[in-house]
Amino acid sequence: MDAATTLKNHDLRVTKIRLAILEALGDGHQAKPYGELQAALGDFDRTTLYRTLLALIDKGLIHKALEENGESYYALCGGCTTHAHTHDHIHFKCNDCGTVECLHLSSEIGFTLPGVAIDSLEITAKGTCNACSA
Amino acid sequence: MDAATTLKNHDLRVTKIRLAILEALGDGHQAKPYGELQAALGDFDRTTLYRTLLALIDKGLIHKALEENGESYYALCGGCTTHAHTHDHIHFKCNDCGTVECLHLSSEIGFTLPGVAIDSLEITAKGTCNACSA
DNA sequence: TTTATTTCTGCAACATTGTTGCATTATGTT
DNA sequence: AACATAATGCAACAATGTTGCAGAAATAAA
Repeated sequence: MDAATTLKNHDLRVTKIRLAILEALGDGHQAKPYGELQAALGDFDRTTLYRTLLALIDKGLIHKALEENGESYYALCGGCTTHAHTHDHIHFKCNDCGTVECLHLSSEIGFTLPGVAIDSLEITAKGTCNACSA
Repeated sequence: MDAATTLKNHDLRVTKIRLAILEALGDGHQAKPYGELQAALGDFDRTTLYRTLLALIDKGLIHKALEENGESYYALCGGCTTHAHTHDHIHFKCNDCGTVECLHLSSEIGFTLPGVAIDSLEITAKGTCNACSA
C-alpha cells in the first residue's frame, strides 16, 4: 500500500509534508530523532512539522519511540490502531552507532506490581547492535 | 544517615541547593518532574539547579526516572552505585494523579533480543495507582 | 470544472529546558 | 586564617514545544 492510500485510510489528507515524513521514516523498524527529521524536512516550516507529527501520532501512523536528552525519536507504527498504542515491541538503542530500532518481542512480557493496575508498558533496551559488535 | 553525610560520602561538597534538592525529592520512591523541582527551588539559579542535578546523577545519588513530553523526572537513588545505573526497579506513572513512583521488582526481568547485546533496560509502566483506583 | 467547505500550512511570537563561559562566592583543607 | 578547589549566579544562546491566525491547499459538492 502506498503512502497516499495509507494517509487516506487514516482520515488524513494527502499533503507534501506527510508524504515526506512517511518517506523519511523509511521502512519503519528504525526510529529517527526529531532533529534529523527536521533537517531532512528543512523546506517545511518547523511548526508544521510539529503539528504533522502530532497528527500522525494521533491517527496511529507513527509513534514516539523514546525521548532522550530532550530529543524525541519517531518511528512508523506497524500494526498500531488509532486508540491502542500499547506496542508489542521494545525500543533498542545502540550505544555505539546510536541507531534506535523497534524490535518485536517473541514472547509477551508479563508481570504485576503490587497495588497498581498496569495499562501500558514502555521498554527501552540499550547495548550494542549486531553491526557494531562485529 | 543525614543528607550532609550522604553528600560527603559521594565526593560532593555540602551546599544549600544540594541539601534542598535531596529534601525536595523526599523519601525517594517518588519521582518529581523538573518543573516542580524548579518551582520548589525558586531561590536558586536555574543553571545551578541544572548543574547540580547533573552532579548528583553523576555521583549516583539521584537518577532521571523518565522523560515525557520534554519534561524530565528525577528521583533519589536507592542502592545505585556511581557507575552502575542499571536499576532493579521500574517506573510507574499513574494516569490519574500523575504520580511517578520507583517500584522494585520482585523477580528479575530477563529476555534476549536476536542479534544484539543488551546492557541496560528501562521500563516504564502506566496505569492506575492504588490510591486512584479506590 | 467551478465553487464551497474543510483542513493544512507558514509565519510570528512566546515558553520551557538544555547548555556553556566566566567572574564571584562558598566550601573544605592546611 | 589563608589557600586551593569547587560551586554558584549571571548572561547569553540553542533547541524544542506550543498557540493563534491569516492565507493556501485539498477534498467534497454542485
